[in-house]
Amino acid sequence: MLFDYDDTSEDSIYQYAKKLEGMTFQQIMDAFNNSEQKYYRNTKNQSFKVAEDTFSYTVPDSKAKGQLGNVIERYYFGYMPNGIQDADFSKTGIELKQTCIDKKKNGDFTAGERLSITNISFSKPVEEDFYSSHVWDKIKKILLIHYLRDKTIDRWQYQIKYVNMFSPPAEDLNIIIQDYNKIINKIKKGKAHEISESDTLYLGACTKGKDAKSSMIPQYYGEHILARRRNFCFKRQYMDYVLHEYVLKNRVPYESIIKSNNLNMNVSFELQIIRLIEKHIGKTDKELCDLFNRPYNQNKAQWTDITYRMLGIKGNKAEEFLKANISVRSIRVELNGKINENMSFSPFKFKELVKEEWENSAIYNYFETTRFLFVVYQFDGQYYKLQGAKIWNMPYYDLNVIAKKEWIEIRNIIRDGVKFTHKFRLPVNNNLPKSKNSKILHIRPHAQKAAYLLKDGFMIGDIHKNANELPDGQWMTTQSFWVNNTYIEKQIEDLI
DNA sequence: GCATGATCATGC
DNA sequence: GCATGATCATGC
Repeated sequence: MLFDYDDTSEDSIYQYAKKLEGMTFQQIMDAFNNSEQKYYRNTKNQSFKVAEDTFSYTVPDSKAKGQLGNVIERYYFGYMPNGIQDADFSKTGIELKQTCIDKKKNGDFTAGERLSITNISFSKPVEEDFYSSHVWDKIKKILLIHYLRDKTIDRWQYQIKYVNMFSPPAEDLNIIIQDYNKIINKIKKGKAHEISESDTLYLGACTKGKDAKSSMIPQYYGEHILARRRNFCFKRQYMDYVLHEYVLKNRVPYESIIKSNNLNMNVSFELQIIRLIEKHIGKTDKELCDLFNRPYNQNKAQWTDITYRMLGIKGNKAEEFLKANISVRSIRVELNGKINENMSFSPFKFKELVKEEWENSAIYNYFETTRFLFVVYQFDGQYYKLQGAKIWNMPYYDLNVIAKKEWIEIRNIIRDGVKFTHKFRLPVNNNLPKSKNSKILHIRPHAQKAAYLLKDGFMIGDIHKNANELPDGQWMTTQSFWVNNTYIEKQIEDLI
């Protein structure tokens, strides 16, 4: 029967919620419409409460974002969602959170979005004690509902796949608390405007509101500079881990750096990682290969392999790096202090890029949410010698001002038509911004082979494999964003 | 077979 | 010598 649960009993709530598995949002609405229950069940009161005067049921607009968010609370649990920062099921402390699963091309499930937890107030003093914070209230006991998102079908047909009780395990909570402290410390310094989601590991401070212009608020601390509104969230990579570990329970167990080394969680996770690497400063790549019984063959995986060995990991995947979305990058500095290579990122499709605005772009999202472990080696005339390591994320100004400007320029050229010159053989030149004209970003080919199909009839390579179509119908070798070696040099100059 | 990270090679 | 365009290599 609809709304039939005991809101003082955790088990009753869970058992009732569990029946959602397999239902679509449409079916939830249908069940409500076909039932006699036309009032909310307000969890603040003891019993069913008739609230006809405030009750106004309308079919939510299927296109409006976020509308699915209230359906389960209102029409399955029967309570009026409120804006009060209180647990949804206040008598048990349970917080209802729903989130989506996407299906990857290979059929695997992946967490579709970060999980928004609660808003961050910049306009009043911070709560210093994590266990007294709204964040803890909202995450200590989550009724976690996963539905399958499929952008090709109507949202009302999305199906609820899994219902679980979730609380962050102790080992994650240590890192979550460190993240919390990092965020509130930035706020206390009056630096809320410089917060980035990539500042932290599992608990992030994600932006809120449709763009920066419409969602700026003044800060209580410091110079009261306007800052972008933000929410606490579990970062998408962490939600991906939660999905596979606790919901699907099918995760291949990856090695853990902490467990491999019995680390002390009173020291920040980042510092512990760096210390493990710093133990080996001064050793050459050859010495490190010998130390870890790895053949010294200088192939492309060698320096990454060495990094994982220093962290006590046998393979090339570490649990914490997956959960925290840390990308390991080895950087080789030459005798003259320069880095020869630029750093590559994921290829993109031209027609998708031109549809994006900066704030919803793949590249902004990537740098806003990804941290890097830079491991730096310098050539000594014979070998590359370990210089040090640092955890890095792109600073606020670099990302939101410089990279933004450079990205927009690239997008506009692609949108308005790339101009090519060539000699009826490779290479094909184009009028896109070059690395020497940019501070941070440029794009360049990233494919197995060059492939073009141009208006003038020039054609080379397998365009369906190695190229993709431009808005004007020409095809160009698939490109990636690259970060300039000169920019990377500046980020690591303290290590050389 | 592709995603990801890394490096090569030619022309100016 | 360097910038740009092109390509390689590993792991999943």
